[in-house]
Amino acid sequence: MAKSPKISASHEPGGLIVHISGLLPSLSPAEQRVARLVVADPADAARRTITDLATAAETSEATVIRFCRSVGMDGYPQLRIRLAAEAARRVEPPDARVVGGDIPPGADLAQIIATIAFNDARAVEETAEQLDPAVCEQVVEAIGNAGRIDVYGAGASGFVASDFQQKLHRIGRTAFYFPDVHTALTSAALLGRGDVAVGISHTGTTSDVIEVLEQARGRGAVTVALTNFPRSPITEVADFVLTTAARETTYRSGAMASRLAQLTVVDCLFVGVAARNRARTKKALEVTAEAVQSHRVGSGRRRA
Amino acid sequence: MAKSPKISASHEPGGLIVHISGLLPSLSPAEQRVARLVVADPADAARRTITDLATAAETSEATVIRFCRSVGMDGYPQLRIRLAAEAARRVEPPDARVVGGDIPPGADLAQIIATIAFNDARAVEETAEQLDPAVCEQVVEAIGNAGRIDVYGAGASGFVASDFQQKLHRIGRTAFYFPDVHTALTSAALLGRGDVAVGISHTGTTSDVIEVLEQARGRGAVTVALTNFPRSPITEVADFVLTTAARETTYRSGAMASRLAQLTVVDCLFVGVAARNRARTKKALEVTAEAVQSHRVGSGRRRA
DNA sequence: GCCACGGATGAAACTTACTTTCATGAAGCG
DNA sequence: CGCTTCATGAAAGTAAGTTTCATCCGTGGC
Repeated sequence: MAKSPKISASHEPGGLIVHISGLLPSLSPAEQRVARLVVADPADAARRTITDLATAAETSEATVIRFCRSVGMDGYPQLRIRLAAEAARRVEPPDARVVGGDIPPGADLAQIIATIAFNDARAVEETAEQLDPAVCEQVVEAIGNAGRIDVYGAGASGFVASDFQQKLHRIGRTAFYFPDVHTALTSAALLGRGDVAVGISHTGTTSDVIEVLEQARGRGAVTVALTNFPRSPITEVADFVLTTAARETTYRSGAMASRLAQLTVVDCLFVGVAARNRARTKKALEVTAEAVQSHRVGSGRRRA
Repeated sequence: MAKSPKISASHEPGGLIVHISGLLPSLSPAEQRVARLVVADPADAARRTITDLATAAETSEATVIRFCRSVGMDGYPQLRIRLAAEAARRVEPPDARVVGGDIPPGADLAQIIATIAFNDARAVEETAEQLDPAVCEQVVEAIGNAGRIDVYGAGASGFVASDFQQKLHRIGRTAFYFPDVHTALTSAALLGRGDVAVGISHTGTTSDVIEVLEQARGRGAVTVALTNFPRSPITEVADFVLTTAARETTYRSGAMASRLAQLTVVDCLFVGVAARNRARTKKALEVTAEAVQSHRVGSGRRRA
């Protein structure tokens, strides 16, 4: 007699659990006991050893193996792994309260973390989605060919501006950032055709930044605005407008998510510029990394 | 001060993969080979037997076991199951090319944007997942009660440090940031019991930051480290260790994703501290917002 | 330059887990 | 009542995982 394959479960696409409970009636009593344990708590079953599970089902290891074969698995380890995977896939969506955006008054730290991370991640993703590659391309082009790049920003956006400046500088582009309006104005006045001025302002209403950008534009420089609000005043003095998509909530007045979104945009521009001349950029990055090497300890691997 | 038992992320609730890549530098060469295989394709690793995996990593079973222990598992079966679970949870990213992290040479801007945004968002989410609320709580507590807070950071992490300083300052906490090591050292020397020093370093090997943190600790201040690598040198001089979970790729040497992850952590701490006294904080934020009002044009609020 | 030391490593011994085989006994059926 | 079939677990057998230990290699002291 040929080894009669009972149920040929070549594939059980949906869920293994569903599959098992489906053929539960067709199993022998002892196997059913095993099956019930597995279905009841897959994750727990995955944790058990075959002997353990057999004992729990009041049967022998042999029966557990038979059960594995019955549901189409090669052996117990396979079943275990599949169960672990199944159990993990059943992810319960993050706490509903988290989605809203603002942090509830009585929130504990775990909630705060979840909320912030959720909003931050969303801001980054949504910003990327709505970024216009064509506009970015032109900005990258302009920056790549610029004689000089000025980056303006105040407050929280100032950090982003400063970061951008440092990045550009690191790949050999001549870039400046000014924490002070007067200096910035002076610099803007010295810009000319072929130069680029980037103004960063979340609200798009920071008069200092707008003013400086306006000055730069008047001198013939290409002006770029990075803001969250596509119709804000800063866009009126910009040749190119890049927008972030952060839904800043009232409480989080530190402009938290917007900052991350801005940084993402900055990174995109940076990599775009860097990619224009991969070889030279790579060299520059290596050289600069080397420069700070002596300020690092334990160059190799770290403490065991 | 005696080497106090440092509290670090003894749990790795979020991503095991993330956890492993964080520990990667602290592993021995042979273990690193194993780790790389595991991180590269968790699902595949889960399918393999220990002998198989050992062979693939060109090492012995013993080393694989050592690796399991190094990352906090009891043994190989446990690792297998966890890996299977992890792999299952993973959402397939939109574009296969995006996954690796590095940007392909011929990439156009749209691809670059997608890649960066994906990695950035990922870093933020994974960081939040593995952050230990208990440790955060203690750090928040310390900062909330601190007489004074010093924040240290160099290079890219310097921006984050500076951002944190500004945030704390804004809600009325006395906080400092020093772009210069000498000044920072001077400041650290003046710290005492009840003060807090926060050191930020992606690699955890920046000697300047470590040195300053050590100084601060010697003076009795509570020291906090924010790094991507839970076993890096900086953690040895920290009472509390907070880790980010950025998988920085070679090309993106500007430490891009890590910066966002750091900012997320900073935001969490900030909100945590702010939440300790909602009323006072709110007032402070309102007042400071008002202060810059005259530097904004177009009075009305903008909404996205 | 030599030696002691400590960590990294794999071979082999060992243990545990998994799988197969086989004897038993219960139920179905002539 | 005896034969067959099948479920079942005990036990043997095999494979997987774990521990032990000797060796090797790099490091730092003398």
